[in-house]
Amino acid sequence: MKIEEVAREFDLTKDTLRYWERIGLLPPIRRNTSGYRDYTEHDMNWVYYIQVLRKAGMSIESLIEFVKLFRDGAQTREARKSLLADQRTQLAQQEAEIHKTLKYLDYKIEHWDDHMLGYETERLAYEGKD
Amino acid sequence: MKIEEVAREFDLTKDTLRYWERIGLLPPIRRNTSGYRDYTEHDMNWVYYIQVLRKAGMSIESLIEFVKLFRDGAQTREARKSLLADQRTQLAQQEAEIHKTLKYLDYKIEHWDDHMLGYETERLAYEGKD
DNA sequence: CTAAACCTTGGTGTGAGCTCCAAGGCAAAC
DNA sequence: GTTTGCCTTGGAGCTCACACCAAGGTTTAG
Repeated sequence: MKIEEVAREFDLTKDTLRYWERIGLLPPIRRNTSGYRDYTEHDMNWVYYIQVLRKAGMSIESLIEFVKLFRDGAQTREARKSLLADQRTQLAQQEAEIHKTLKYLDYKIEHWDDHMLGYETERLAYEGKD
Repeated sequence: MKIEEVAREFDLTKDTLRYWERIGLLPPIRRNTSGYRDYTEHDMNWVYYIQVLRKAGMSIESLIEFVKLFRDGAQTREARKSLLADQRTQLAQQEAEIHKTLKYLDYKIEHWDDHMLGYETERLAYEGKD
């Protein structure tokens, strides 16, 4: 598949696809005889994966590391699987962070009149358990 | 409180505090007779709020709008309260996005052997209900 | 066969979000 | 009262994550 089609399929620009490949966010894409990128289904899978994880706020740095390890290092089934689990853990931490902030906002809305009381009070609401 | 102390308290740089104020992410801070910023407890509260929401991934743009409305426009209790609720909604959407992605990763780990099957299959796992 | 419509690389531009620096004023310590 | 250190503003510099452009090769449509 040509870059144009991939871009359309995932609603990305061609520039972004080339950029992602350049910085290692995507594996090097195979070229046809004229030097044009030819995306396989497998490549598309990567594009999709990156796109989804980026949308969820995963850092580019982590994703590059993931792609790198996944391709070069972890050759075994289990190693690769555990890399996925690592990604999941990272994301779960982000979710926890957001959840904490939601609790904080709930507190703020609830105890709305105390908004000006002081951030120490608020910090308790933020750090506090559910 | 002086800028240095505030910076230390929240583990931010002085430059960041000034930057945030400049772009409207913080209200204008009162100055003492020598023109130095003098942060009140109320200001600290704002700093804390901004920091927490930023850490959770809330966009600066949204936060600037929030600070602006909160200070200038919405003078009534209820209006201000509903602004907070809006912030909460935005954050809840981010949480939902992450949650969807977690489900996707769970699927990927579970059906790990099909990793190369094709992204359409994966898209179903991502878009699908819990 | 030529023109339009692709593709390539390399380089430059852009906006966000800081970060650092210079020049100069105030303040606390000796 | 001067040195040291903190503060101010204005502006320049920097990194990230693209977006855009130019020059040149290829493929396709007429």
